[in-house]
Amino acid sequence: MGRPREHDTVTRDRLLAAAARLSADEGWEAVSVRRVADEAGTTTRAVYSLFGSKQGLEEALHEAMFERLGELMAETPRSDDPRGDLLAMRHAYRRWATERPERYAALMRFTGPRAAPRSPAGLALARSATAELREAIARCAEAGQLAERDIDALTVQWRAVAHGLAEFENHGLLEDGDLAWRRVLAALFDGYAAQAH
Amino acid sequence: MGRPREHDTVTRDRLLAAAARLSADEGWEAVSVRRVADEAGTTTRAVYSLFGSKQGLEEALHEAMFERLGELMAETPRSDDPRGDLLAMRHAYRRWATERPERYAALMRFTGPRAAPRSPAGLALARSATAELREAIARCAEAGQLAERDIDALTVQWRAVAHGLAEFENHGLLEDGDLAWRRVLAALFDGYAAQAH
DNA sequence: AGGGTATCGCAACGCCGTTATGGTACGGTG
DNA sequence: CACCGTACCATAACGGCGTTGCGATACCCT
Repeated sequence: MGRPREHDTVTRDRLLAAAARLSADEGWEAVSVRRVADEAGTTTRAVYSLFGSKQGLEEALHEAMFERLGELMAETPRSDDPRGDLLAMRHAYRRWATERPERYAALMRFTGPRAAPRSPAGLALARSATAELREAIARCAEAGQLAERDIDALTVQWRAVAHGLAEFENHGLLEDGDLAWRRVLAALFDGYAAQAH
Repeated sequence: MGRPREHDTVTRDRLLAAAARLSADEGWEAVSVRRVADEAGTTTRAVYSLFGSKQGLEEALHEAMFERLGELMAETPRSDDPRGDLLAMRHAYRRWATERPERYAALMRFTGPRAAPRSPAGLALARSATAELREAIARCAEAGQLAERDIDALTVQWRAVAHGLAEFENHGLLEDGDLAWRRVLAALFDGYAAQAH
């Protein structure tokens, strides 16, 4: 039946690597299909054969980002102290957002009403990455340490707060990043706990 | 000594209005110098005479945004309850961020290490807009309702949290926006207050 | 061994931001 | 009032962008 798609992924990987490096070094606005193709030693046509469009290439980069978040989330230890676990998760999110600031900022532009429809694989990755966070929050709630009953709402709120901290840190607005993350998330948790009884 | 710069601002205003409308209706990526000039009934050269570049035009839009934030902040009432005042300020920030989502998101891209140097006027506007927030936090601290002594750090943290909520709401990730803003900022404040003694 | 398809080089299209050139309209000065 | 210097902006062009039609090639599957 002809040549299968997964003959070899060397060109695909080189295009991805070139795009990631250009994006990290000079920002996404410096990433053009021509430059990516040149750096990968091929032509623009390869991008359109392999990814469909420049946006397709960017989505592939985003999927790699979500995989990385899953890795970092899985690395955080799980103890019998749900409050400590929830607070510890900030390290995973913070590291994820700050180790590739350019890519992190680009992720948000793809989410929302005017955004392009995300691929099913990307959606599944994003969902599974937040599953562990949701579980940690649920364990806190079961331990009676949270006033709020809506676990999904709490998960989204945690993510929103972390996102704000991440963007501020990436933009150099946080004087002491580690301290700000600790203080804000601890205060948020303590505030929810204070309403519990 | 010849024709002064402020002869009339009609072309300038029309360009600004066209750019704002295009950005709101179809997103900033749909805003091209040609389209803006066409909609304003002039040519691209006018943009470069009046604003220097497309980025200059965007900065003018940002200055209008900061003016609007100042307006909204000034509208929030000031009572003798510092906690209530601080919580009430969320309405100003929330309205500001959500009434022009496209422009709000663009603002962040201009702030940061790789961003273009902002105009002095824009900087002053941004600074004065946060002054009232800082003052409200200082009054809370004076009333002994906050554990933290570093008012500037608290101001930045408040802004970071508000920013995260704003972006999540603009991207349709908050099921009940009003509730999330209230819950998160109240919990944050309560958490800080709980550490006070 | 051969057919069929995924891959990708080449050249082109229409759009973009930007600018060199020049014409025009207007406020200030004599 | 004449006129001059300057701000404003119309025209046309340049290089770069994302994208695509066409053709050649390399490779898996039967």
